[in-house]
Amino acid sequence: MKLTSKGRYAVMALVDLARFDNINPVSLRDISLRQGISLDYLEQIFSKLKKDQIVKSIRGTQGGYVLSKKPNEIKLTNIFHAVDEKVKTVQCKKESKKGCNGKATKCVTHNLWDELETHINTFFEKKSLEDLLKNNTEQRT
Amino acid sequence: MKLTSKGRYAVMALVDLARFDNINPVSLRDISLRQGISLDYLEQIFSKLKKDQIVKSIRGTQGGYVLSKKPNEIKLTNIFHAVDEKVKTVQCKKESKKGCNGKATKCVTHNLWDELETHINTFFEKKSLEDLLKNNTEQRT
DNA sequence: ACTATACTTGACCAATTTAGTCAGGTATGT
DNA sequence: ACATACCTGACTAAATTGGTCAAGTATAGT
Ligand code: FES
Ligand code: FES
Repeated sequence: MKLTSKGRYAVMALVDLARFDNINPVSLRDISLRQGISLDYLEQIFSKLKKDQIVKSIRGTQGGYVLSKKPNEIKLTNIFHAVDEKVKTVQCKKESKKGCNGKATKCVTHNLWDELETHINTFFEKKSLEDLLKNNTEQRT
Repeated sequence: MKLTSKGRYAVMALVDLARFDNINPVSLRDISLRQGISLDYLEQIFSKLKKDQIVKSIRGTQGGYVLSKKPNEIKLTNIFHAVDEKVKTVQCKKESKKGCNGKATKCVTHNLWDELETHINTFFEKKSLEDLLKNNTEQRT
């Protein structure tokens, strides 16, 4: 049960972006240097974030990325969804009536994992990028 | 962010065990058949559960496994700990003061992941095997 | 027009982890 | 003795992860 780098980096990068995009677009190169994430990898991540309209890109010299919404409108759910960091606790297909063992009924633990999934998702739905920014400036005092 | 089979199977198997161990020890073979889990794999799992004293083994003909505590005393945390299904959301070593990027300070998302970890663990600490049993008999009505 | 910057796309790969299998044991009730 | 069932460790195929590499395209500034 762990997070992948993709999800982790996506959030990191967006926090960085949120802090600096007021003045100018932020280049991936800058984020790469500040956060210590491979540039090539960041490109993959941002292409996904762009597809889900979490960021906008500005090409050319002095170009870069900008948030397309306000920090309080970007929830962790949105970010994770964009980069395919999905929470999958059940083994079976939820829609199907079959269980994970191939039997006709759901297995004895199915409900448990489903509850867990909800529990985790609740967390992600509550947290916004803004929360993280606050948290971070607080630390700096 | 997903669960491994080890954790999943461990819980499955223990629910099965809890339901049937009142009368006789339950053999892994039976669990294997009822839950559709490979016998060899179950053996690996139970050796770990035994090491953490969640189950007791009884050898010989008509032998098998029995819970060593009452279902309400066995929390999911205990099970997961036994089979090394650990929740790891932060990247860095928690004790260290260094961040995940190797820098001197914790990264901007560290606190977030730490909160998440707590959030998930709370769930596991609350749920006991007994809760699962109830849940399952309710479904059968 | 040229050039540097920075986004864009897709293929590729090495390392790790997972989810098991296989092949032998050893203990014990009947 | 012998069948049952626990016990142990080595091994492996497949999937996933966490990237790298290569070859673009668009745009701002000179
Ligand atoms: S997890 Fe859904 S049936 Fe087992
Ligand atoms: S996760 Fe702990 S420092 Fe980044």
